[in-house]
Amino acid sequence: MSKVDENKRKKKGAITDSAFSLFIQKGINATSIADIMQKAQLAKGTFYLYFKDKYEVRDYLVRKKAAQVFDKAKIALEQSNVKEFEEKILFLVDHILNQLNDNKLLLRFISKNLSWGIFRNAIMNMQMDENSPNAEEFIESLFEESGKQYRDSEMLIFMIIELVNSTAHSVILYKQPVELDELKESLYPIIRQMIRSFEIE
Amino acid sequence: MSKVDENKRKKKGAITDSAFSLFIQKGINATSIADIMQKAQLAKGTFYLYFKDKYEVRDYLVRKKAAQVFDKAKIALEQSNVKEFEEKILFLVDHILNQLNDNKLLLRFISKNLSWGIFRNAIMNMQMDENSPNAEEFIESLFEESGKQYRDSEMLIFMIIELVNSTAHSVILYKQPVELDELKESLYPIIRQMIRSFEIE
Amino acid sequence: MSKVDENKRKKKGAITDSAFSLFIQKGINATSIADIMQKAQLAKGTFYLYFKDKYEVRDYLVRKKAAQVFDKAKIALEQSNVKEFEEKILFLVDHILNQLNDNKLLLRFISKNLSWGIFRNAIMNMQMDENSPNAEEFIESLFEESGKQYRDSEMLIFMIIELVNSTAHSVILYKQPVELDELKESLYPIIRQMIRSFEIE
Amino acid sequence: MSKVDENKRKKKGAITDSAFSLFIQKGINATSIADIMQKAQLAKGTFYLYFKDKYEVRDYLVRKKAAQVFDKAKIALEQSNVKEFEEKILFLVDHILNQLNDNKLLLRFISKNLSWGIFRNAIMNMQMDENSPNAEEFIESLFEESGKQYRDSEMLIFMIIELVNSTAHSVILYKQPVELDELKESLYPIIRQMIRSFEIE
DNA sequence: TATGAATGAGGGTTCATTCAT
DNA sequence: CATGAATGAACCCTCATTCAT
Repeated sequence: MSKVDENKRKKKGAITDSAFSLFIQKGINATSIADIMQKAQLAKGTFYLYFKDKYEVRDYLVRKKAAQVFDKAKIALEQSNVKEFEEKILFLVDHILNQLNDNKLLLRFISKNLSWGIFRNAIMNMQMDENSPNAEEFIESLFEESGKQYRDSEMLIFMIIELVNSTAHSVILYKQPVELDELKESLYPIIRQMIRSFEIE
Repeated sequence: MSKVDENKRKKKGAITDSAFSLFIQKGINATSIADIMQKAQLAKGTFYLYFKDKYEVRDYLVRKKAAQVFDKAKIALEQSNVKEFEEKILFLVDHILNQLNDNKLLLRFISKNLSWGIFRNAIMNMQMDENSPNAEEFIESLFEESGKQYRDSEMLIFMIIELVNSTAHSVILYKQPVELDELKESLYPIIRQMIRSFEIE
Repeated sequence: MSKVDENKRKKKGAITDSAFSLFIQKGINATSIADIMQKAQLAKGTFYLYFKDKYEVRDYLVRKKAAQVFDKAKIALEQSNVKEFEEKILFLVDHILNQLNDNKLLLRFISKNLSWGIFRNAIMNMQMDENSPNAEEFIESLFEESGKQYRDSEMLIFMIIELVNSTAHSVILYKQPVELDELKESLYPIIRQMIRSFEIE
Repeated sequence: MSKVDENKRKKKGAITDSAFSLFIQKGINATSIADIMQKAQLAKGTFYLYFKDKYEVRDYLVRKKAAQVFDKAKIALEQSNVKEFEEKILFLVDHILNQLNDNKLLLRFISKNLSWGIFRNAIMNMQMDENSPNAEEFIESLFEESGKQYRDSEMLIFMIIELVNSTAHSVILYKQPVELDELKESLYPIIRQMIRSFEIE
């Protein structure tokens, strides 16, 4: 990578880092481009050389941050010796819930701005590491290694993600209607049921 | 009601009607108070006699509109002759999904702004009609009439609502990952399972 | 006084009391008519039945409050047994300075808004008590009882008042350039000199 | 100075000139930032690149204008051949009174907004000219060259300034209680007395 | 490329004043 | 007389965006 390109990458990183920090702190509406660039220690006009507006930055960040969360869970799973398909899925869910519980501002940011469309198109195909499969391939391989047949695996994943995401939002941010531990007690059996009901016998 | 009070009620109605129409058309961010009051044919300053800011209007509207949707489903259920508890819940879900499918802008508005906290505290206790039980009492009576015992009925309702709401949002607005009919085919069996798994034998 | 008139007097009193309290607390600019009437527990529209605008209230209050300060000093002098003209003037000055030092907000209010014109035309002629001479007559009588002749007594009073008022403002409110006690040490000899230099031998 | 900096200096000048003209014409309360910028032929938003609010402009202008008045008197004194200390002080007072009499709007502006604190901290230390002493050094040198000892020279200056400023305000603006010439006849002897009474024999 | 001064439209909000009740 | 809801002009201030340097 040329020196010029390297410099540009650094600048872009400075802008997104600054933006992320402000977005989760004050919210997107209350964050101005001037704010972002001041924190990034760059001139206001420079913003427009990299992004069209702050919503482009937001979308970029939602994708990146959500993918990072998933990737961490994936790596943890790979380093564990969980063998069963059902256990693997629950391992991933649990790891993600714990991550979000440890970083509530990140949860708010992702949860408010993440749709299945973004998840499906951006995150599942994001290449985090050259030598590693992307999320889609990874999940596909989970299904394959399960030794079982599942009808409509995408729908299964979709439902699990939506249920986890929406209940987590309420429970972690507002502790409503219960605390996280209590949610898990009800949630995990249901996820197991969901998986089994998608199994083809 | 005095003439003055009647007039105030009318004005408040004009403001919220105008605001709702603009919120679902252009979104809340893009709607200014000037916009709202112009459409309502009232002076800008009048807004502040009724609301603190547009977010107070939004919250008011989310509560009201969501309660209306639920109330319609409730009335339809009462007029039907569905007898089984499980069928009743699915009747309600189905009715609500159909309503939202018929009014996608309303779905976007409610879905984006509705939290369990609001639902729990505002909608469940909203009195829609003098002679009719509110949502909370209504749901309670459903459980009672079921002839069965359920552990943690609130958690059950919470999970159903979150799952329905979040999957509906994606499916109805973006047809992702599937169309509504297909979602129902997967969703309803899962809801049945959820209900049964909360049943105390 | 009729019941109606009595009622009107009460309302006017409530308005001016409320206004005074707000003027010295937040300043005149930051005080709105709505503020005044809210604190007075009267309707906004009622204000205009009594005053044209808040500046009319201010002028009314400056006159009244300044006259009260002077009157207190005058009464104290009458109850003392100071005999010498020069001593009497210094007694008045000292009493007034002490009053203002004890009520700095009052000082700020009076000092900022009092001009010689107002003092001359309003305060000197204000009748505080039916059986008592007004300020002008009182001062005149001081000159007469002095046993001495003074050229241009008005100019003498004018200069003393302006010097006292302007130095007091800086010293009492900002302690600049010195504290009040130190000011008095320099000020009183100068006032004595001023009086003597207006004496006709 | 760079072209950009030169331009900024010009803009700031245009803003303060415009503001001064409006402040003395209509008063500060009645002058809006929109007014100032329209007269300055600049965009409204530009104001905030230079000042926080109009009160910051006012303070800036009070200092600058008062310093200019004093500086003019100082230069005139230096060009005269007045030798005596007492005469020098009176020369300065007289020169300043004449300047203010010639520009009544300026007098109103300065007199209403000038406090001893501002005078002491801002004006006395303002550098009007590279090769010339500031006001403080200048007055100090007057005391030193006088050949006499004065106790508390600051207090002496403070009292003279307050007396001159407050009487001038009333006399020049409202001709009350007398005209300027008449005031001078009473004022100057008193100032002479004040100076002598601060002299250490 | 990068800068940051300048723009001016447009936002929220306040408030003196009116007037039907 | 007294009320207070309604008005809408006018205010301050922010901010995305441009563009000369």
